Amino acid sequence: MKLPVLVVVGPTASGKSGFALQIARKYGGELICADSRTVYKGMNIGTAKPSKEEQTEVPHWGLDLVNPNQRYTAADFQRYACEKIQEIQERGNLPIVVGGTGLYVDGVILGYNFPKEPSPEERQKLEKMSQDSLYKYCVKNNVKLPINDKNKRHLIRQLLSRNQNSSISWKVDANIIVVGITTEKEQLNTNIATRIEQMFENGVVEETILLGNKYGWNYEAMTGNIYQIVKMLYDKELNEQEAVMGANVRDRQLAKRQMTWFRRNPFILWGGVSELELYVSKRLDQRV
RNA sequence: AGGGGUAUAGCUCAGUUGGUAGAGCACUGGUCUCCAAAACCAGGUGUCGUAGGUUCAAGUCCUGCUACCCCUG
Repeated sequence: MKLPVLVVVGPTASGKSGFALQIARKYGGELICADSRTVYKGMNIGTAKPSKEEQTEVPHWGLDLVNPNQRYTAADFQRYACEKIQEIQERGNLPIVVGGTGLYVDGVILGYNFPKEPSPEERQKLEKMSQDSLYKYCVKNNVKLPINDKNKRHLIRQLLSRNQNSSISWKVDANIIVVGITTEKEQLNTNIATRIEQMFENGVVEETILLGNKYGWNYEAMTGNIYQIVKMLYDKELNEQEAVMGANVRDRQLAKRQMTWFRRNPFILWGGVSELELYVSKRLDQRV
């Protein structure tokens, strides 16, 4: 019988990390952060990365894997996370995947089969093309257009995966417990606002400028919500008040998109922190 | 107090010679198997400040009132 894996999802600022830590303390867990921004070194304050104390108390994985100017993909994460899950289980601990990046989470729990790509060069070539030319390229080569044909990435995927029809299997192994943290919208907005205030107090502006100067501003890593806003503040396109408001808006929009992603997954058991704790305890105690 | 201006979506504002209203942002829903905190798609959510008048018809013209802004005292 396979050992259990706990997966905790939810929108930004819903309290995923706190919940995961609690479970980890109780059951000897190790956290794997499924977050496309905390993988970057130096992006600490603006990503609300777990503190050093938390990391010392409970082992955390998936943090600080690459520099902000490096590419890190969902496929990279899938490989990394699956490896870590196994290692943690071998140690006799409980792997807890905590994530707000739906694609990363699904890559692991649904076992996405990322189509083998002919060559990295081809992807690079396609990525340099505009949406318009990608569209035309698809039509010209008889490649079926994706539903969202205005999105470059969707066009590229279609071109690269050609005949490998990889649809979602929507199957989760029985040993994987997936829970989602629900929050009232107003509560979530308050959490977001509070956290952004703290980020500014803790020096996101300085952190952002440091990263921008060190690695440049044009990497994907820097397109993250607050980093983009702080850059605008730095460029004097916004004043401080507008920056705070803008950061709130971006985070709320992110939370909304995250929920749109998670809602379509039928395997997530949604609930408040206390109900979920009961549920998770019950499931885990059954096995011991 | 007198003179002038403004009042339309959550916000900033468009709205022609009168034909019951539309942009951006916000917001809501959705797409998404390789940079996803990304990139996209769809949707107007309205007592046009208020009370009257003119007119077949008023956001638009006329009058009163209210609120805010500017100028003069």
